[in-house]
Amino acid sequence: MLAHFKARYFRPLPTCTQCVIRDYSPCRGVPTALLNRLQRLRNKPLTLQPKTHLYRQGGTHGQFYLLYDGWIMLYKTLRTGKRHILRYALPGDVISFQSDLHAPMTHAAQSLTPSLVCSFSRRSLMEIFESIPQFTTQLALLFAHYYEEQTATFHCNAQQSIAFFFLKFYERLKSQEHQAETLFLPITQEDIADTLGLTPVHVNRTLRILAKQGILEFQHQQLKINNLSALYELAGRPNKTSSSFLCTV
Amino acid sequence: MLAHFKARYFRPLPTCTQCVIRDYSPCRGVPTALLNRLQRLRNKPLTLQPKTHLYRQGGTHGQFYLLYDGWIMLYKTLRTGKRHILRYALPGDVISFQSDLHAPMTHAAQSLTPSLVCSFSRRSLMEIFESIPQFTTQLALLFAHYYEEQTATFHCNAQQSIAFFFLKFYERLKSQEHQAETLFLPITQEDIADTLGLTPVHVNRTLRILAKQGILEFQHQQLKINNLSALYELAGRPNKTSSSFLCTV
DNA sequence: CGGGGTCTTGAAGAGACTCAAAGAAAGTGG
DNA sequence: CCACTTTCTTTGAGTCTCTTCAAGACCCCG
Repeated sequence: MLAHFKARYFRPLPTCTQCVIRDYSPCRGVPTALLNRLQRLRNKPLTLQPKTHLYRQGGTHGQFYLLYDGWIMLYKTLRTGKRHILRYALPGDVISFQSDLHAPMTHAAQSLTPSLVCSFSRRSLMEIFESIPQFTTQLALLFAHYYEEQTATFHCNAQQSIAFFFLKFYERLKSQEHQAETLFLPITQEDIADTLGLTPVHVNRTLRILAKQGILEFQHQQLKINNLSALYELAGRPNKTSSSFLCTV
Repeated sequence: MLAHFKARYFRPLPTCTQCVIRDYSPCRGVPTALLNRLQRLRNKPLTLQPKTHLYRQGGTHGQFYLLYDGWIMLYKTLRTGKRHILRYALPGDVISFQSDLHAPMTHAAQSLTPSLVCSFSRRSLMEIFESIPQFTTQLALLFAHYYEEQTATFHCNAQQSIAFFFLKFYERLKSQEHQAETLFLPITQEDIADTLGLTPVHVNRTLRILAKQGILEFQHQQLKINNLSALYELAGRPNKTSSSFLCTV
């Protein structure tokens, strides 16, 4: 299965147009000439088996990653032992950037599928920051977006949170899988619970309600949306079809 | 009262050392020569009376602000009519930066005290992004910090959330008010509720419990911390005295 | 065929919410 | 300076969402 990924081993970095989920990539809007410079700074790409840690919480490694292919989950283990899933990285996403670059990692990164990542040394990252302002600007916009998104399920109940959760994946993946009858999400109900701060039991009950209401079904890692406008309504988002949300400067 | 602020009218922009709450400022780590360039790009500073809107949700103005003096609250009105307070800007903070610079403002900004802000046009902001990479890098780190902070009260109960809420102010203000018997916070219990997603009634009950436990008292906009280590414990943070959390690149 | 991970369902309990009302503090105008 | 209004705080009683604990069903994989 990894052969598929190894075939891409020597390909260039994903550019704005190559990268499937490009709305979330700091490479968005960076001119090709500068992307080529970015490419020269990268280390040897890494292939990851599913359920493999790219790095662990508390570790110090000073690497910076761009996800080329696959799904990678970023999560944090709380002092109570509970797991908080921060976000799911898809191709084009940036991984391991945190507010204190010199501190130990505040979270861990684990692959959900076979994955391919490019790493950069800290020195390379500094050089990128200095010499590719478009990249840095997009990174700031990207984290502003993560911040805004994190506040979106404020004061929502379980149904609304779960609706919002699935809708995000729908919007990130719909451009890719064209006749999107069903979407593949390599996650479990427990993952959903740990992302939204609910219990697996309550996620399960809520999913059953959503299915009975004819809004969506999520079984065997397949998401099937049966009533998109009801889903938008529940998530409290305008059902507009504009594709991008991060601005190009 | 505004005379005090008008006296500062023609002073230079706050630099890293001048600015009281410098950990949160994107000016942190920016060389003086570049700060001077920043200063030449700013528009005429604005003074704000308390409870005045700097901008409103849905407005389009294309300005970018640095807070020079005072308290400014950033909040968002949800479709249910409820208010969600995103954060409290203190001197040095950046205001109005959002993930889509061309879209209408996703939130509003309102002063809590008399305030002084410097504004920049969008064109100036673009020039800053291009020419002062240290500023852009700090901005990215800053929003990474906001993002991390937003996830900090994940799966916490009201006591823990409120403990964390006050602790943040304590850490931001302690360097300023030296013999910090009490800290001045120009907010109400309802503001706390709208920040944490609780009801004012429940915030009140929780504050009473915290007071009875001898941890803290918050009355007449005065915060008095009676047991700091218990507060750290409750908030789930290590009680280390290291002063800064944003790294200098 | 057996076992671990995942999903499903029930019953009881805790934390936070709603509604309601009164008391305290702060601001306003005569 | 006092009466009045407004805002903020406090307290009680009942309700609801979500959690906890527990047990069984399903399903994939070795």
